Amino acid sequence: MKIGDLARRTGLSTHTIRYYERIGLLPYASRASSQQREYDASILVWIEFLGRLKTTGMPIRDKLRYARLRERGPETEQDRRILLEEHRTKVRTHIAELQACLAVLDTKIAGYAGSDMVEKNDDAATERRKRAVR
Amino acid sequence: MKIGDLARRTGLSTHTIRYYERIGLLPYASRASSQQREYDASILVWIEFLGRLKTTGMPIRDKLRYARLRERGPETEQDRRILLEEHRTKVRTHIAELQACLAVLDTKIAGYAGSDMVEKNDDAATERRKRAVR
DNA sequence: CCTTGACTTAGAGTGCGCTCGAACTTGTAT
DNA sequence: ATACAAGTTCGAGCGCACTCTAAGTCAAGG
Repeated sequence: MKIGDLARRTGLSTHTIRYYERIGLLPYASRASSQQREYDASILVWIEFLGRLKTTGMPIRDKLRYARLRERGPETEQDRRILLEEHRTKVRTHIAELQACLAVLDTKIAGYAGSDMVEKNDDAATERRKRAVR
Repeated sequence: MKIGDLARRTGLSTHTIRYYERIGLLPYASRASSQQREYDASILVWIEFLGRLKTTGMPIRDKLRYARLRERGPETEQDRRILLEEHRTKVRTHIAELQACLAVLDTKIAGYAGSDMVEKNDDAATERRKRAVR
């Protein structure tokens, strides 16, 4: 598989793939036909996992730590596990925060929803809603 | 309340507060004692709400749109409601994504956890785990 | 009065994560 | 053979959201 195919399959741009290789997130790809990168399907799994880490907000510097451990082989598994466990904790915390904010958003929206008549200001609507909830 | 007090109460830096005013996220503060900004407690509610929007990943440009509507007064309430509803949808989607990633993370960690004996590579552990799940 | 610390402005700098451009080489279809 | 699509490297540039610096002004306690 060449870089363009990989780009199509992963949704990354070829620019990004080269950038990831440059910084060490992707292993140095073998240049099969002198110069051009040649990928085999196994890279897809890794890129997909990188995507998960990205979605969950892991900064590149941490993904890099993970990638380096991975390349050092199986004796780093426990370190990788710890790294992922720490990350999981952060993700859980973040989800909880988001859900709390979502509740606030719901309240705010509910406050606006009832006001087809003109209100003094948005706080008036919000305050009325709060009283209604009590 | 002066800018330093506000900074302490909100967790924002004075730099950030001035920056927010400059770009229009915060209303232009009255300079009470010629030059120095004077805030009253009502600003705290707005800053807290801005924090919620930030936590939930709303970009500044959208917060700005909301802020401008807010300043135009109560006749913009329905527009604000729509804006928040759209944002809420994005937040819900994002939470769902995070939860899906969390499940992947759990699987991966579980795969590592069982491997106190040496594995060939991390995929070996992951693959074994997948078989166990089936 | 004087010090000290908080305030002011305008504008430059930072860190992150890409993203793009230029100039060139390689691979493939006709 | 020729065209042209897709690849290469290197380095510069970008958008976001701050963050900091410089050079100065102001205010409250001793």
